[in-house]
Amino acid sequence: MKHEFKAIEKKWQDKWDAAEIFKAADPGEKGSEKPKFFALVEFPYPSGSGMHVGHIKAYSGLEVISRKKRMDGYNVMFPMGFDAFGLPTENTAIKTGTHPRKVTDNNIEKFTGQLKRAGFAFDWSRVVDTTDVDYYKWTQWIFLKMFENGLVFRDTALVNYCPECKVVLSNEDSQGGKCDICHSDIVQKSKDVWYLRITEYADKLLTGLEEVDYLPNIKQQQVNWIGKSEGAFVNFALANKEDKLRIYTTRPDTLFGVTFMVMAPEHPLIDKYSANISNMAEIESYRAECAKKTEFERTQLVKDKTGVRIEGLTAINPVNNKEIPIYIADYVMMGYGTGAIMAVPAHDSRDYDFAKKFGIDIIEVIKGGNIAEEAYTGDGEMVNSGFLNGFNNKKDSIRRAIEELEKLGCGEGGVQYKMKDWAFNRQRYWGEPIPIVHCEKCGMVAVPYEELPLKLPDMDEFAPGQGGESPLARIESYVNCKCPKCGGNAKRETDTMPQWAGSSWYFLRYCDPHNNDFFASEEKLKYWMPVDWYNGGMEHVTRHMIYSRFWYKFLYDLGLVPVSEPYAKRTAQGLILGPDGEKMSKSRGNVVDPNDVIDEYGADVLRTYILFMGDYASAAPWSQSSVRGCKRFLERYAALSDMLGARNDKLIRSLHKTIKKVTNDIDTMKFNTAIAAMMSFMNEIYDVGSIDKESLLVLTKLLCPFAPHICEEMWESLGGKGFCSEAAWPEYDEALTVDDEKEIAVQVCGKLKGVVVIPAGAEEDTVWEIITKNESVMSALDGKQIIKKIYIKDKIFNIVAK
RNA sequence: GCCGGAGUGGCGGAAUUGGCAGACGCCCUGGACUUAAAAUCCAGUGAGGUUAAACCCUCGUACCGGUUCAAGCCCGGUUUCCGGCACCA
Repeated sequence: MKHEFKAIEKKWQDKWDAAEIFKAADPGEKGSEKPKFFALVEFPYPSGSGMHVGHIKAYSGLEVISRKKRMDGYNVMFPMGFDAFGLPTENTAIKTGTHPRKVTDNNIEKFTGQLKRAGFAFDWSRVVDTTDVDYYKWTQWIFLKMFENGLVFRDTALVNYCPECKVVLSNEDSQGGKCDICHSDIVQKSKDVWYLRITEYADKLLTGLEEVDYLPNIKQQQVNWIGKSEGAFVNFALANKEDKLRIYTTRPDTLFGVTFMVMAPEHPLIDKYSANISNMAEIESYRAECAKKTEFERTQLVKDKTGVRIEGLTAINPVNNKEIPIYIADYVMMGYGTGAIMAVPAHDSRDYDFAKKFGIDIIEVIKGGNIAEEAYTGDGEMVNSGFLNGFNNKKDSIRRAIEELEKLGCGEGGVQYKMKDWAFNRQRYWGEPIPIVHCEKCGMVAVPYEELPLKLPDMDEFAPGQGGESPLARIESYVNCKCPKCGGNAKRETDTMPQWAGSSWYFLRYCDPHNNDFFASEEKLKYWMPVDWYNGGMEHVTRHMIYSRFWYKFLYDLGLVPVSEPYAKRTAQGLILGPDGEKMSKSRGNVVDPNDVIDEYGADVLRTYILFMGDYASAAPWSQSSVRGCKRFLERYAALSDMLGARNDKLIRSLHKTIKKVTNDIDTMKFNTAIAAMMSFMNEIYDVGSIDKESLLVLTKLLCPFAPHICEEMWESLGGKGFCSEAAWPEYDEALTVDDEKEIAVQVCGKLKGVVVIPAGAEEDTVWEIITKNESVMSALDGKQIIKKIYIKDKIFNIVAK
């Protein structure tokens, strides 16, 4: 048999389609009595340039695992969909004058074609498209539920604004001071912003991680993102004023080392007491300077401390009643903690830099460092600290300090998170309309549930308005409406949701994609959830995964989903780099198009190579000549059909070892070594010169998840029953995977001196007897005195001699 | 700066978790087949040395040191690269 991929790949794809063998059985349907396995990959954004090989890698991992699970007897759901709202589509629409709906449909068609050509075993009856009204109706519905439950709020805030895209970006979308989409500089702008109160779920998102099986680095990133810190809130009285200055600190035990206070430039108490502040003009000019800086400049570039002393306001240290000066400085952020800090220069490097620059006292309260040189942030004995003196353990001294603060009534223990609330609106056309109306009398009013979906109105001109208005604001018939509460005149919200919205719950829709009455039925959710295995890119481990866990946990609290965490297990694939070892990008011109590879070598070769190129979780550069190595492998495999012969005991043993290796390796995503094991086995077949039909059928099943088309063809030509893709996964006989004879290394003083063949499991005496007959070992021992013999059963024999 | 991960031949990468370092593949070299080339098949392929040939010797898993009969793997330190977070109090 020859590997004529052009003829066979389409043929088998059509046969699979016609027989619907990858269609998952819903509860009650035939097949649902099997154990379920819900394999999820991150659905793509259907861009105009089509898929690249990275997409293929992202899906190939669970493709192989779910194909094997099917052969293991599971009812597998491996769905696919499209996360299709978003800026690039809208920009194409603006540039080409094509409606985003049309652009999206074209791109989805292109992606679907490519996915089918790769032979992926997706259940195509469950395709989800986030831009479909029947889908985004439920995105809006969940939003309204959040609104109803107080998780949606609106606030005027300084926002990250991209002047190029004319859109407000979340902190996450504007990392490094550059727009995530067009990479131009972000500026700060005051705007009305819709927020989702994700911080309300910070603790649940953190503790929920204990229940799930994510790769350790993935878990760690989420923990860092949530950024929980434990400490205390302390209220410092302002001298001769009623108000208290409230601060947050992780080291309340350093209270005796406080020599100044710092407020963020935007702190409201400054305005309140402006009349008492004698240098208000100086402060105002400093504030104006800070407002000009972007968040990027404030946090990245300006490591040099700046600030201004507030003349006329001082604070009183609650533990020793000392009067201490207050500064404003932009190294303190309004957005974290209380927007003010107590500064302990001896034990915080930022406070230390500031104190040095402004000539403020530095009081040591923890022994162990040299505070004349730098801040000491380590542990040590407490000194100069009144009731805390003598403590030499951070934990104890903090506990004692909080106790005292609570007794004095000027503070309490508390927790802070780095995670911020989620800015949830965009001034763009191609997104889910936010289903809220603004009524002159009633304020913000939810669109009634029965009026959903609130459809995106049709229009021709999608460019955002001047000043970053949503294009929807130009459609008067859309904007002007009646208040659902009072019936009076009202205006519709014209902002749309961010792209993260639709991807926050898509996996739920897969469970019941055609349901018109609910986002998914209780019965089906109960059957399918949680996702058993979710694989995707590292870049989505924080934003998308945290957002979607938040939505899911909210639905769980409403009793609408069955288990507390959506994803039981999460892994991530590594990037495919260009042949030059650099990240693939259009500008570098090093992008490999999967279509080209399929045209030349076929989908089986592409899939096999992508999984063979290296560790699945690591980045690896593309190598066209290595692709040819996989082509050779599959051609040699195809030729086995002309090498049928008698059963060979040695090959049978190797076969069972191979089954064991491939089975274990697939389950742990070590696809590269699984393929290597099959290559080795095939090399042995070529050494022997023939293979029995039964063994070849087994090898065909092992290879099927990787290269399904050629395996179906082989299966058919050997007279296998039904589809190879539905055949039972081979089992191995443990006894046959163990050799009766072992080759073990013999060392003298740790150096290899010979190799001997021993019966498996032999005792030391037996082995030693065999070794004494080995010339090279014995000559190495010649004239030496044996001090010690170390024998590790079936592995190694080391002789220590002098 | 902090938190993760990594550093192994000419290249991509293996190594049962402390037990023969370099599986498998690529590249390259030689041979067979061919008028020739491609393809295919067979053989060789970490470096250096002794040698007629080696199945002999030495070195070798980023660097320095340690533990051990035995270290790519464990411990202490250094360094480089990748990913994430970052004036987070």
